[in-house]
Amino acid sequence: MPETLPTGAGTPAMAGISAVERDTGISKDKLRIWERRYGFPTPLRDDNGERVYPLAQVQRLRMIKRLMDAGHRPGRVVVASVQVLAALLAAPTPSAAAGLALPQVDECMALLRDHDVEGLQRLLSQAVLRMGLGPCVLGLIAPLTTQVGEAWLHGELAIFEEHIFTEALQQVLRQALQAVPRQALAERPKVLLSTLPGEPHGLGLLMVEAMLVLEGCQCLSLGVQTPLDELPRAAAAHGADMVALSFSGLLSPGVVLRSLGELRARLPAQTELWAGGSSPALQRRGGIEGVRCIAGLATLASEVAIWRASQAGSAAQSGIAIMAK
Amino acid sequence: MPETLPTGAGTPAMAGISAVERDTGISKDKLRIWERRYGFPTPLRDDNGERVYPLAQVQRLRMIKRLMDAGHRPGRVVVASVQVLAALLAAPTPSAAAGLALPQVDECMALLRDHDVEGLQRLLSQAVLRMGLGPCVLGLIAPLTTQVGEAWLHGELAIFEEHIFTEALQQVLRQALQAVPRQALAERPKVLLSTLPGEPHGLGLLMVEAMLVLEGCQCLSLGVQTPLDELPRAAAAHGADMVALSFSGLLSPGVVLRSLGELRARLPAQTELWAGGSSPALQRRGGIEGVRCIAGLATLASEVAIWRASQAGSAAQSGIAIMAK
DNA sequence: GTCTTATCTATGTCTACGACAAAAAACCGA
DNA sequence: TCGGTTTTTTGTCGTAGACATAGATAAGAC
Repeated sequence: MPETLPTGAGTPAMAGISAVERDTGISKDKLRIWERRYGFPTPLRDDNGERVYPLAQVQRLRMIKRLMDAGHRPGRVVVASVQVLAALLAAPTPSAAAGLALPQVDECMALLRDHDVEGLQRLLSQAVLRMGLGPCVLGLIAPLTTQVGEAWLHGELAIFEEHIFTEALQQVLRQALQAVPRQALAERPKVLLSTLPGEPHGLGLLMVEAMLVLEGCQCLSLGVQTPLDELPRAAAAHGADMVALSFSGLLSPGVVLRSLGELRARLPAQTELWAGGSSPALQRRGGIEGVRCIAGLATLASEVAIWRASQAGSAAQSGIAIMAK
Repeated sequence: MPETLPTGAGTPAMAGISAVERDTGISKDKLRIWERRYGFPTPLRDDNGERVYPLAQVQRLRMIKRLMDAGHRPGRVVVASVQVLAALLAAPTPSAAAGLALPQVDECMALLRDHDVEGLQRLLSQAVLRMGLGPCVLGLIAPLTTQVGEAWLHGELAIFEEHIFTEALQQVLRQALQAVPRQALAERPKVLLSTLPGEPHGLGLLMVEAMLVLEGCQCLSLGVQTPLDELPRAAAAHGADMVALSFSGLLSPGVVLRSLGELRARLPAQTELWAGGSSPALQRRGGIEGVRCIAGLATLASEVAIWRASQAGSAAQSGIAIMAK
């Protein structure tokens, strides 16, 4: 199974199906079935009859993947020519906050494009101090993250540049989080933060943690990709009042819904389950049974207030335990 | 494709092949071929003829996976009974630094087991300040990380506890890194840090960054899982003198070797390629063509010194450019 | 006109098992 | 004890059909 076939001239011009799966994020099964159904890709075969993809096709597959992540359907984009794909990618995204963004957002984008990591980090740190953590997350950091994602979609930003952005922002946010004064007796709710397996984006988690800590919540982040059945155990071990999960849209809506349902079933009834992020699965009308879908970072504060009110209420109702104390 | 079949009593007692792949990390292909070759697992079938795994088998598969990660071969462990598996898992790992570890290592392990996150973080922070960052990484943090890995292997630590450890340590290390005074004109070498796709462990990266920053190097971390072909571009964009990669042993040796070879071919000759970590692939005698394999964190300082000496030498040889300045 | 429900097509994943290459173990001569 | 060769083990890739679900379109009700 030759992963890649060096052509002698340095960079390989071909890639095996495994390498293509790794580089494009399209599963082997899909690559094969597309070939059968849509007539693309059209890999060559090596001596063993195994698929060998020319580099040009891999690049085209990467474009297809990006468009599919943006909501396009395979039947249309897989058969489309490179020109059409490029045109679709260049088409502007219906950005929610197109004109309303702070000027700092563009400044940060410029610094990122210029590979000025220190400048970027400095600007972000200063913004946190000047605006305050909460407003900075809502007004600068969240929109900036969105814009970086879009820039990547349009091919204006390389993956490594996105990685650098993630690192820089992570550093700034963690530092800010550390600096938030915590009362020795932190308030309720105690929140367990994580993402599900297959969801590698952790920036949302940090932003949520920032907003919650500002509300006086106790946060415990498990980082990304915690197995489903670990969450109830972790919640029990730490006496968490709620489990909060972040979704980026990378996970398919079906998986998201099923996972949330299963998790809800395994979690004790009094433990809340919150879900947030840009995944379309969360915007289902009617919501999800037993899961609180958070519309955006800005609503977190009021959601926490609602929870606290409900707790006060239920404590009054079943007040015997409290009163006995 | 029912992911899981709720039995009505809360937690599902069965899981589809997809769920098993997600929960155990064993690919669908392997699950099917093991069934054929070794007679295990023996899933039931649902109405559509699809495999449905009892929970007990999933747990047994998890044990098998852990043993395989620890170096056991499938032919032996897949056919072994649960009792044998448990015995193998309980068997002590030939730990390198069995008796030599600092007492703080055990303290940290105890705090982790007690779910005392704040205490763990406090102890680690204090250790950094008291011992100094370098000695603390070498003497406490690295051995502790190893021990956490082993504890997980033996089933003494849940995955979520390992996640909590990772988060706590990351916080401490990032804070310490931020605090290291950086000269306005940072010295060479400029180092690009990352891991390859499929390698999600980032703690090693942070430890390496700590050691390098203490030596006065400029470090730029891309975080984990940077695609192979992004690294040369990132190195060029930031004028990196070397690319340093961390390997945990999760990636198979073959993939590691091939990837390093390919990366070496794509990188300019004057850009060094360093590889470190616990992957067996790096301990190949004779080393890897054009790749500097770092034996351990402790040797990083001298490796940097060697590089600097070699740079001074080659600068003297082709000294015209320097002299002209 | 807008919302809901049903139908239909598009899409991904599952099934099976043979073939073979790469990795690891075993063997053997130095 | 080491280095090389042979044998066994093990994972991945190949084929193609079946089918369940997701999304889109069409028909109906308010």
